[in-house]
Amino acid sequence: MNSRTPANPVIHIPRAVRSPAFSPLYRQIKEQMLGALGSKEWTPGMMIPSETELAARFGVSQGTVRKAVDELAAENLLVRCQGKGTFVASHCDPRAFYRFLRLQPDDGCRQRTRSIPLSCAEIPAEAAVARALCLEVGTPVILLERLLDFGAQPVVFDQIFLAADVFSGLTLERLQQEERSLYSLLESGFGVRMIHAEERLRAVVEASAAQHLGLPGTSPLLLVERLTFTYGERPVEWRRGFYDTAQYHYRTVLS
Amino acid sequence: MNSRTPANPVIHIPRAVRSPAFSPLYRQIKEQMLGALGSKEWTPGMMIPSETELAARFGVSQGTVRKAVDELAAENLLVRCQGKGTFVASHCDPRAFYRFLRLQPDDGCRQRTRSIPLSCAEIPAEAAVARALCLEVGTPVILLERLLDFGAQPVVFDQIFLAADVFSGLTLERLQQEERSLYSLLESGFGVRMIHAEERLRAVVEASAAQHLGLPGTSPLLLVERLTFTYGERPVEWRRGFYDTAQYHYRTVLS
DNA sequence: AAGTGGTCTAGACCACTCG
DNA sequence: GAGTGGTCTAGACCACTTA
Repeated sequence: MNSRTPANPVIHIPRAVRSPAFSPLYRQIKEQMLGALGSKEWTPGMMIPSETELAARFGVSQGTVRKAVDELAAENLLVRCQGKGTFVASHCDPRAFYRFLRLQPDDGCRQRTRSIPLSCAEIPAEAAVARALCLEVGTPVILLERLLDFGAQPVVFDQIFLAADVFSGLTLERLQQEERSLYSLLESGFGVRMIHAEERLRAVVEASAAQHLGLPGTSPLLLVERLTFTYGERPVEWRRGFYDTAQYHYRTVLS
Repeated sequence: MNSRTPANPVIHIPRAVRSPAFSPLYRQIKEQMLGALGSKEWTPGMMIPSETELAARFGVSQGTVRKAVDELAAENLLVRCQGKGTFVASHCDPRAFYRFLRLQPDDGCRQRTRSIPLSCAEIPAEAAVARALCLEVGTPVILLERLLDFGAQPVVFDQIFLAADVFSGLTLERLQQEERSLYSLLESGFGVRMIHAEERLRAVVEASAAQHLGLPGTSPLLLVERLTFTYGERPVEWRRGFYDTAQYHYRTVLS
């Protein structure tokens, strides 16, 4: 710690101050790297500096940088490629198009997911949406409605709410032209990357949603409410999805 | 690598053999530790040898043992306690009683979960159960039915299927006496520890299940099918749970 | 051949727990 | 004070990718 001349000095908080606000060096490095991601110094898809360079930049050993990268990679914010480098994860990567979609056919794996946008309009936020997105009731939000299918019948009806100030300029036309996924469009078109989300699931009967899926109004549907965050734990999307689970199921792993 | 005299010799597969069957040293150590867990050399709740001892036992450096323990701790198989030691995770730990239960009240956190066993009987395995548990159709299985509540109305109706040869001797009386959780009873009473599970969710209407929950037969219910594994990826439990999601939701995190 | 991440080692020092 | 896990370093060597 004595012979360093780092560009961004790092302070290893000494013992006396350790409880309760202490974080080890590698976690401080991680925070600095999160800063570089959040401030768009490092953008999706780009290769970040090598571990050796980062070690020099932060004035720590390569092992310490490695531990920070380990955690960021475990959180799917970075992707390592042996021999090539470490890259900022991107929804524009084909393997990540529907990374957050947990719906699977009862037998086999999901193939070619397709999104069919139905409408896109700016409306005032209702109470539930405003609360989720930390906005005042009535603040403009964009409501996007769409269907998802996996080759045959539509299986999901989504109502997606986005803060209008962040995504102003989103139109049905742009959505229809997008051949990748919604999140890749939001990332490449608006510079907002979705990094994680929370979902709440329930079983409901909702005639209007069932109608969009071509089902009788009394059909039970899986209602999936999702709150999605970008860097800095900032909520930027809230959605309600109605899933037809007659031939598909929502899959999770517990450990 | 040359001056080791390990009790359990470890082979670092050399370059030529590396593709595709290669695993680094720390992963081989992890496998050995999984062996110690699966063979019950290390039992739930017990403290395992210190990192220094393990390093000596396996003939590797402490850092390599550390990486193996890191992964096992990340998978919730081991629990580290600074200053005390590393322990085998246990469902008998109060914090783990309902570790696999993802149901939460719409506002706030779940309090005092209670299990009400209804019946426990040995029956021949039907096709779906047999397939899940890798048994022949007709093999004896134990069917346990129960309700869960969280202070008021019952919210979950569970049908739990267990391979009878593994859990023979499980009775309604033992279940009623158990004050912790089903998995803690199965662990302490039968030496089988559940380590992870997969769940499949759908929305259904099921009059008989609704009746157990005191709901109209047409109420939509969240159907949760769970396949649970013990060491060695061996499936030992399959269950169907019907959740009343009027005031509760199933919560997941996506990243 | 050069550069990247992946593995492994050896040793130092720290913080926490317990007797 | 002794023993444990937690952090950090420095250096070696390997495997993979690209040019």
